[in-house]
Formats: sequence, structure tokens, C-alpha cells
Amino acid sequence: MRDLDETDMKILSLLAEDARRPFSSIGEEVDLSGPAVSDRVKRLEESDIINGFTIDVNRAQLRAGVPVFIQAEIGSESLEPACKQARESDGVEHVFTTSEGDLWFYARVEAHNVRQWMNGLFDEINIADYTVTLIDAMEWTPSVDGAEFALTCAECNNTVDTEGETTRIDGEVYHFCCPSCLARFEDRYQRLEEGV
Amino acid sequence: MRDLDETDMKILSLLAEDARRPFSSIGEEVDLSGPAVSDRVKRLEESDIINGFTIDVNRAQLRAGVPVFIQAEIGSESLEPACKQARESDGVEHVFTTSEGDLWFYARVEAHNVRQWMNGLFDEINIADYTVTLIDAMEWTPSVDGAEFALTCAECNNTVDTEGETTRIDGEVYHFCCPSCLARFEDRYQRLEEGV
DNA sequence: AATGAAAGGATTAAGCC
DNA sequence: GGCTTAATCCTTTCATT
Repeated sequence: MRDLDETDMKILSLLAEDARRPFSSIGEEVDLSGPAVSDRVKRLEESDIINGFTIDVNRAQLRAGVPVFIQAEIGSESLEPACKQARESDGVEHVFTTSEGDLWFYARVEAHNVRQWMNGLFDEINIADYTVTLIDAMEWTPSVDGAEFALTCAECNNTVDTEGETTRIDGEVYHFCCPSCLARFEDRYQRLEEGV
Repeated sequence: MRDLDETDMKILSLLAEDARRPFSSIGEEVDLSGPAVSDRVKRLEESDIINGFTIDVNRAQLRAGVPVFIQAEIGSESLEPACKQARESDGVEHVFTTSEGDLWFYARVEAHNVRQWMNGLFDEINIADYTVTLIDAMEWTPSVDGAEFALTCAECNNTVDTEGETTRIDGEVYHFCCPSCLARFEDRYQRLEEGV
């Protein structure tokens, strides 16, 4: 795959500002034709760089329960399923996994009893302990600073440039800076699979 | 202003799933014509319920520094400016204010020294203490559960229905369940202004 | 990646309840 | 006020170079 160039960054920024902006109008800003922008956007979607087009909803004006931030300690074998469950649950908006293997998330709870809600949420998952913090305000900044964007190698974290490689493994897209990193990653991945 | 009805909720959900979906196609799902959907979306934008159309970018694949979650204790008089500063800073993506007056945020730090980065970020603001947690993965679910949506009164937090009022004060849109709440809010607001 | 033709969507205006 | 339909204009898509 091609590296993300300046033009791609600019397109990402413009779409982040207004996702419904016509491709032809974006094209005028980046000196490209409408179809050319369309092609690039399609590529960005296929590379899983654009996850999707969405709206920024002012949730503060909408009743959606009590906003809470939950920090849960979870056994490492349950982290993955717990994460999935949180993600798919209504009201959960942001899910973080810390490097220590804890699961943190922001949610809006309609139940009157958070403990009850948590029990229902993580039905068959064992949670050692968790803390609940009430949130007063929450803001999300979709703004995209073009300069901060570049692809990173899934193996070594270096910047991926024109020489890079892209592969899809189990439906997920990964980028690599060089064939060695790709090979190493595939190796690790396979061993992981076999281990399971 | 009209209450947000079931149809508006459905439109919000559909746009959250795909903000570029044609209005006419949305119209088919909610049994409305294209122009009618367009009108409703325009109203949702004018009421500041839709902040904007944007993209969900897979930041994990883009180099944007080390993902961290920072929990900072801040004196109550500095909370507002600190919040603003965080929000406007590059790399800061989610900002939470806890009910205890702490400032929490998720950011991607490019600097090699987080402490240095923090000092630069909050230049003239006094921060009592903060903790930094490394984040492995972060996911955001823009999905909107229609059922959980309703306007809330800015004064009493009750649901705003058809009888509600909407006003713009200093460029911000506020919704109220009744004229009394509007009056009370305006009163409080004015006293606040005069106090400053 | 540009072009041009064809298909499809957005917006406007007129009219209805 | 909010809806629909029809006309117009604009945008996207696709085939071609």
C-alpha cells in the first residue's frame, strides 16, 4: 500500500471537520478531482484508517442516565471478553485498557443502582474490584491535527513509509514498516493462535 | 421548539452509524421524504444537538504518541481554564470533569517526558497532583441507543417535552421544561455575570 | 488521476392539512 | 408548522483515456 501522504492527511482533517462535505469541494482544496478524492477515501476506509462516518452528538443535552467512569480490575484471562461486553453494552461510550490490564470505561447508567447494573453487565465475568467516579462533564475533541498523522508499524511502532506493507489477518488490517516486521508479527501471531 | 420525537432519535441513530447516508435513504427507514429528513437534521443542528458530522479515525494505526490517561487534581478556581486548555491542546482527545472537581483526560503524548509535556500544557495553572496511566487500547462506540435519548431541562434536569422552551444565551443553546425554569436559569445566569 | 456521461442525491418552491 | 411532490441543481459513480 501507498504511504499516507500530505493529501490524505488533509482529506482526513477536512472530513473530521465536516464528514458530509462533498468530495468535489474537498477536491478543490487539495487540488484533486472529485473522483480522485472518492478513491482516496475509499482506500482510507479499506485500510481501516477511517472507521466510519458519524455525528458528534451533544449528549449533555440528552438525558442518558448518570455519567460515570468505572475502573475495574479484571483477571487477565477475562480482560478480552469483558472488554467486548463493555463495548457492546448500551450506554458505554469509551473503553480503555490500561497497560496493567485493567478495564476502564465511561458510561451513562440509567439504573438506580450502579452495582446492580455492573452485575448485569458482566454476567459471567469475574471482576476483582472496581471504583465508580461520577462525571460532571465530558467532552470529546474530534479535531484532527494533520501533522500528527502517520501510519505506525504494528510490530516496531516506527513510521510506515512508501516501502511499507499492509496485510489483513483475521479480518483486521495491519501496517508494517518492512517485510521483516511483517514476518515477525505473523510469526508471533501464529504462535499465539497455536497456544490457544 | 418541538420535542425530540421517536423519529428524531431514529435519525440520530442512523446518522451515528453512517453520517454520509443519503437523507432520502434515511427517509425510507423513518417513513419520511428526503426534504423532511433534511429539515429535521437542520433543526437538530440548530438546537446544538448535533454538534457536527465527523469521522471516526482509527488513531491506533496513526502515530500520535503514547496513549495516556491523566487524572489531575486542580484547584476549583482553575478547573474551568484547565479544562479549556486541555480541550484545545493537540493530542488530547477526551476530557472528563469529575463531580469532585478533578480533571481527567485521555491524550496521546509525543514528548518523551510526560511531566515536561504536562508543564507545557498547563502553563499558568496550578496543578496539585496528577497520575499518569499508560493505555494499551482505547475504543469509542459512537452508536446511539435511540431509547436513551431525550432533552433535559438545563435548570431542573427533567425531561423537556412539547411544552418546552429553548433559548440561546451567549451563543449557547439551552432547553427548559417550562417558562419558570427558563426564568430561574436566566436569573441565575445574570447574577453570575454581574458577579464577575 | 482526469474526463465526461449517466445515475443518484440535495435543495428549493409550491401546495396541502 | 410540518409534511409531500416535482423541478432544478449539484454530487457521485463508472467507463475510458
